[in-house]
Amino acid sequence: MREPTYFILAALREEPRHGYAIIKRVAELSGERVALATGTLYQALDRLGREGLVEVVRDEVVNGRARRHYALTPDGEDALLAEAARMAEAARVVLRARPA
Amino acid sequence: MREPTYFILAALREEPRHGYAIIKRVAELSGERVALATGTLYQALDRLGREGLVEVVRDEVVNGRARRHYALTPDGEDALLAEAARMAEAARVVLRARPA
DNA sequence: TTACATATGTAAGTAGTTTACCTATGGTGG
DNA sequence: CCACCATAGGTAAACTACTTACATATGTAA
Repeated sequence: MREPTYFILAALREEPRHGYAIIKRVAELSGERVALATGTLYQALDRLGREGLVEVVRDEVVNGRARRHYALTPDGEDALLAEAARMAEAARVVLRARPA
Repeated sequence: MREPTYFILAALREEPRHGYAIIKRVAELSGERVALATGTLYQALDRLGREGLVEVVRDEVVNGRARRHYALTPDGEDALLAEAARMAEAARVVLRARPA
C-alpha cells in the first residue's frame, strides 16, 4: 500500500466522505504533504472497491452536483490498521538504531 | 520511497554490505517480511546509485566469487531518516485516532 | 467575465516493484 | 554421482499504483 491509498483509507475511517471531501481531508491528515490528484483518487477508489476495502454508501445531488459517498469496510479498516502497524515498526527499526 | 528501497538503505546504514548480504539483512530487519528478489535489489541499487543515495565502495573476489560492496552516502542517510519520520507520523495519525 | 472552489471522471505515461529467467562456485544429503 | 541449497551477481518482461494531462459542469466572488 502506498501513501495516497493509505491516507484515503484513513480519511474514510473517520466518516464516509465523497471524493472531493477525501482530497481535502487527506491534505489535512498529511500536513498538506499529500495533494491527491483526481486521477489518483478515483482510480484508487475503483480499485479499493473491487478489493472490498471501500464501498459506495450513497449517491446524492447537491446544488445540481452529484456526490458519491464512500465508506470504509471492516476489511478496509483491518488493512489500514495493519499498514499503520507495519509503518510504525519499519520507522522504529531505523529511528531507534544507532548510526554506523 | 517504497518498502524494499527503505530497508535496503536501512541495511546499508549499519555498515557497507554486498548485495547478497543486503538481502539477508533486510529479511532480518523486517522480521522476515521483506524477501528481496535479486531483480528488486540490483535494479534498486542501480537507481539509488544514480540518485546519489548509495555508492560502490569496494569490489573484491572471495573464493572465486565477486563481491561488490555498497555504502550509504550522506544524502542516503538523510533520505532514510526523512522517510522514517514520514512513516512514523503517518502511522501516528491512524493509531492515535479513535475509529468512527 | 474571469477566476477559483466545488464536483466527478478518463487516458496516457512513468516508476518501482514482482516474477521469471540466467550464470557460476562450494558444500551437503541421498 | 547427482540433486539441491547457499552463496554471489545479474537481465528482461510484466504488473501495479501513481502522476500528469485532459475533459466536463455548476456556484460564487472579484
